[in-house]
Amino acid sequence: MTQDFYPFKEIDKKWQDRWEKQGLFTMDPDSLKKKYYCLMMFPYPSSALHVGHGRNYIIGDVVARYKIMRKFNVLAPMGWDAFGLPAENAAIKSGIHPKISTLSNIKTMKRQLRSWGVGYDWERELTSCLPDYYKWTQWIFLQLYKKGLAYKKKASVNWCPSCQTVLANEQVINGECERCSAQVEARNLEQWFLKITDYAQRLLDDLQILKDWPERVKTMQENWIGRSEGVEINFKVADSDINLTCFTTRVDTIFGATYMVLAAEHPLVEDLIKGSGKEAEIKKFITEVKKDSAIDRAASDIDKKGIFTCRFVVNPVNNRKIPLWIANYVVMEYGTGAVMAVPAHDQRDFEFARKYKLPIEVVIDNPREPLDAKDMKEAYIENGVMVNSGQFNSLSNTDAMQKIACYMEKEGIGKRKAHYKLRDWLISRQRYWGAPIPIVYCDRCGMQPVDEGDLPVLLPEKVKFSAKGGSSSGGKPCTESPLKHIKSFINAKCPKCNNKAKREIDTMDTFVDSSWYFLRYLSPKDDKRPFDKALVNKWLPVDQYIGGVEHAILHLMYSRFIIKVLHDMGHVNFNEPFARLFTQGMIVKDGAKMSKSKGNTVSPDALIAKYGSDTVRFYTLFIGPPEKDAEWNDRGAEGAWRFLNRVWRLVAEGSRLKAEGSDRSEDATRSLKRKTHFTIKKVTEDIEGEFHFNTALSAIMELVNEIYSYMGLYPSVFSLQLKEAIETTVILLAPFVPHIAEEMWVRLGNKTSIFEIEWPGYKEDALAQDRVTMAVQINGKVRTKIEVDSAASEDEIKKTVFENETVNKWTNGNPPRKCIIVKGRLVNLVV
RNA sequence: GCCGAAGUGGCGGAACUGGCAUACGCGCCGGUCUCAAAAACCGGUGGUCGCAAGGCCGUGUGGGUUCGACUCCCACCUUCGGCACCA
Repeated sequence: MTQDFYPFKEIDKKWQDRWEKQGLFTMDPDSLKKKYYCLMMFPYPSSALHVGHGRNYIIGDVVARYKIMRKFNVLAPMGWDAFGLPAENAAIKSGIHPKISTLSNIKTMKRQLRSWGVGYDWERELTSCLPDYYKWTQWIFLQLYKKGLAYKKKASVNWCPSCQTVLANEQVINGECERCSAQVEARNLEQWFLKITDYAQRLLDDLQILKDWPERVKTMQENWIGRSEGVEINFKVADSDINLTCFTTRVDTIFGATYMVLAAEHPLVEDLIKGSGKEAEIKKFITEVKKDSAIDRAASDIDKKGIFTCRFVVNPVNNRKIPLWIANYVVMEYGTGAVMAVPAHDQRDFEFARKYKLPIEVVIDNPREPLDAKDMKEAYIENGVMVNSGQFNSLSNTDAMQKIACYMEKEGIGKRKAHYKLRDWLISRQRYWGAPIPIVYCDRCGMQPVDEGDLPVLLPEKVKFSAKGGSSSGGKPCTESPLKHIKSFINAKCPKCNNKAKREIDTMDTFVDSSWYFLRYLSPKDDKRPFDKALVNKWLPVDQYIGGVEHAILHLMYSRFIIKVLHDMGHVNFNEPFARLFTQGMIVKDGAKMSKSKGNTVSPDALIAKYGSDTVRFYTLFIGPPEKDAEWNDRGAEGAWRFLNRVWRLVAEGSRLKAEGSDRSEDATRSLKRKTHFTIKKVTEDIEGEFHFNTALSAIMELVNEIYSYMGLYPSVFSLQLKEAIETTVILLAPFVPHIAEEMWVRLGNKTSIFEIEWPGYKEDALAQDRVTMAVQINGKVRTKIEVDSAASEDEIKKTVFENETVNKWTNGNPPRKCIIVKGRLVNLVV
């Protein structure tokens, strides 16, 4: 006989076709069932998927299928985050138009998703680079513009010389472009921003609502928003009308401020140094700092340097005149760009003061060991007792912090304020493959938004991608948007006066596209509105969002922001887009993230051809807890293959025995029933809980092992309990390995799809045991085991223990000093 | 420096609320079947001492709490992720 492997080739295809035909994943808008919106982050259409990508979709598919079996009305849509640089860069190299390569990639990925057996409601597919979608991305922009939340300003921005575009702060990692790792430069450019900073506090506060988000993601957003509380203090510049405002979180140290520092970029610097006599020297210094800062501020430990402005400011609490400096360690982007320096209690100020021989004055003393400014090796930043601080002396500094703030507010010297690290979101890109920003510039009326009725502003298709030669030659990206040279695009009419005007040539960051796509899935073909308000209010927030942790800050915060804006404008009635978030870990190979450039990707295609879709799914889910990174090992996939065949043979055997079903009651049968119900409980809890599919699958494997032992004990007996065990195995496997489960279900004599039946519940009384094994410890070490009635009283247990030979050997028959009994688990004797 | 996660066999990993450490799988070893191999099935598999019964050690390190600690507390080491002259 030839070895019977299960015929995955036919089975996979058969059921994939069937699900599509039956519309298993088609959401029914009229259903009365409870809704469940299960969303996976839509992918960027790169050339092909590897098994690491698969993890995301397979996890989502398990959840969707489980919820279908739980009789929810499930919405599981899919789309394509299809604008972006890689396609354009490919076009520069190969000459293939981004639209063509993107749409062709989408085709490949769709085939791959299907081959994993991952199901979606494809009727709702959306593609962000097509006009029927980006029309509404432009609409979103116009809403923000209307509210004053989209604005253009000249600012020092991050410029990637290799990608030839500006980047958002969130896209700069250690001073490098997150995409190409080129060193980012600072450039002063006029750019479009979205005013996410207006929402900083709400984005921070509402993290608390997000109970079902991973703590680490919330922490990352918290850090990124970077709120700190302090006081803004006004310092008057001596012999001048100029006031300088500085921000401090340590107002308790104000009496120890011995100088003040401005950032080189501070707008008042020029006025202040006028007539100082050292103007040229100071200007030279400023130019130097600005040049350095672009490159080195990302690298942490650059030398502190500064220059005296020849000016003094007055400390408002004691009217003392202190020198005003400019230094490279103060940045304009945070706070007010002006800092009161307290060298005794701030390490940076301390280093600077030592270098430039500026005075150091202790105002918070160490209660254990009094400080002496002359001997200090570093700043004292701990808590302590106020000294040299006028009426606040001898208070604890934490008390003083409150009292000084109150005093300042009363006297009008300062004001309590919170500052944030979060910067506005820079959304313009000087590249072609993105949604055009719907703005025109009219000589007469100035900057004007395009009328909503005139959307979309179409992205022209015929363009030159590279700087030299025609569209097909390889080369470097143009130094300006390719759109600049397309007359038919550039020339527009002013929406206000109908005269000639020029279009904005920047396109939008792709993160704008992805910040609202989950709304569009509810009415993807609607050409009248971006989304259907009623439907969206019914279906959102998303019940379960699944994606990579790399989006913890970017995409997830931008989406939260956009939803809050839409909420405030009355377009939606919910405040947060994603109720529950799951971030899966990466799959690594040879210790490194899978990537084409490292050549360590594993393609699912070959594996699926060899073992079928379910084997790849099983191994991907079994590899480890899905929120953690995991190492891929082809051998492990073989184990999954072996197991599925093992179940396949079990079902074949089961259906052969079927006719003789009888109710039996010997120990092994009762134990099988217990195991069956225990497994239902375990698998259900693992799915409902933290998605620990690895342990759910181990539990099913244990059940299968027990079924095999049982069949070894009673060959050719088909008890009702065995029938139940086999059927349960198949049902529990269905969300994980749907093709083989469907097929086995049919072969067990069932007529309907396994996804039409209801997920089983377990019977509490089936879990009960008559006899239990208890470990017996002597002084905390397990020495033997006893078996007792599960209802046995403590006295009965003790009796059994003291009759035990091994116990007597260890106790020499002496009574124990103490005897701890944990029912059903163990006995510990202390002797 | 700050914030967060983690450290368990040869490997991926499991362990409820403080209660039998290493479930499940991979690998390896032995056996059954076979002319043989593959597949499958059965059994073994933390280290160490011992012929054996059995003993001792063992969840990053060092302490502590407890009848009992992978789990709780204190101090530290290492790895990974995020933030960072942020005032």
